[in-house]
Amino acid sequence: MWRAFIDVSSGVLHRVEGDLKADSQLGFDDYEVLVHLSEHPERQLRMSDLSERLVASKSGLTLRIDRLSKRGLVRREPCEHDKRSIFAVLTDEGLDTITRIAPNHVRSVRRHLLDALTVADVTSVADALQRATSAFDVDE
Amino acid sequence: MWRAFIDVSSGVLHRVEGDLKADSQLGFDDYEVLVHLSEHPERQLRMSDLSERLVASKSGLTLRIDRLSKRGLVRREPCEHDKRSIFAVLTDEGLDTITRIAPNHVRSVRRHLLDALTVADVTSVADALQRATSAFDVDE
DNA sequence: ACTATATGGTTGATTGGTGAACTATATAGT
DNA sequence: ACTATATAGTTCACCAATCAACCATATAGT
Repeated sequence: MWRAFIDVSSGVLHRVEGDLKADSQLGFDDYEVLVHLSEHPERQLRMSDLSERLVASKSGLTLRIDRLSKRGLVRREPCEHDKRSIFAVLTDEGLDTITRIAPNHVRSVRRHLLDALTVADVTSVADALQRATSAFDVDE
Repeated sequence: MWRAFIDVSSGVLHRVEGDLKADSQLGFDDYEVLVHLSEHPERQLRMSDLSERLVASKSGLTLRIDRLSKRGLVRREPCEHDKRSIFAVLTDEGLDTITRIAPNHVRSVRRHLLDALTVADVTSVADALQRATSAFDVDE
């Protein structure tokens, strides 16, 4: 089962990321940044909050935001209340991009993974994985 | 379900790789090389066969074998029948290493993933993933 | 108020991976 | 037999990630 898990996760992620890059020149992690920002009502998050959600190192996030802001999808904005903090803000162009590519991404996931499974598979796997994630918190 | 899948695979892989590195200074991909070699009766594989199994690029494998042979876990040997090919051979020390760390690795997987699941979970997930992998071949 | 410590973010050195040449050998077409 | 093409592996130039060192600001202890 572990072997299958490895194979599927590396295989599916590889394919899905390929589609994503072909469609938008964005890597998986870049995509995740946009998703998290777009999910937030203000379309902005402090760098450290963002890095926490993404489980990315601080320096990694700095680099990532650099790249994304160079492409105009995100911009930095200082924070009033805590002058150490900086907000990463999703630009209009960033929002356009994410709304354009998200449906393709969903299709891609469906095509590469979900189509191979039955409905029962999906629910049972989802269930099991849910349990696994909640165990992380206990884990430490 | 996709979100849970991402979280689990990145979370579990990260933890397991951490344990592995703490125990043996080996990354996950290095470990995989040793596993594939040790599974082969002759304890050797041609570079290209190996890179195919690992879904790694040729240059990546060259580097990887360089590092592993520097540590004495693997060595290169020319191939008689096809002078272009080179075998990667698992050394005795490499075999010792893999036999030492494999059980720890199994324990690590159990601890970080399997313990959180019921027996039914494991079998159903394994089943589903099996179906997913076999779909890859069709997929192309 | 003043030093000590913690936190937010960037920078820089090092390491690892990738894809395009490149060399050498093998196979196919004529 | 001879050119053309394909394959095995390495090298190189480049990009991305990481970890420690580093400023700036904020919080706590006295």
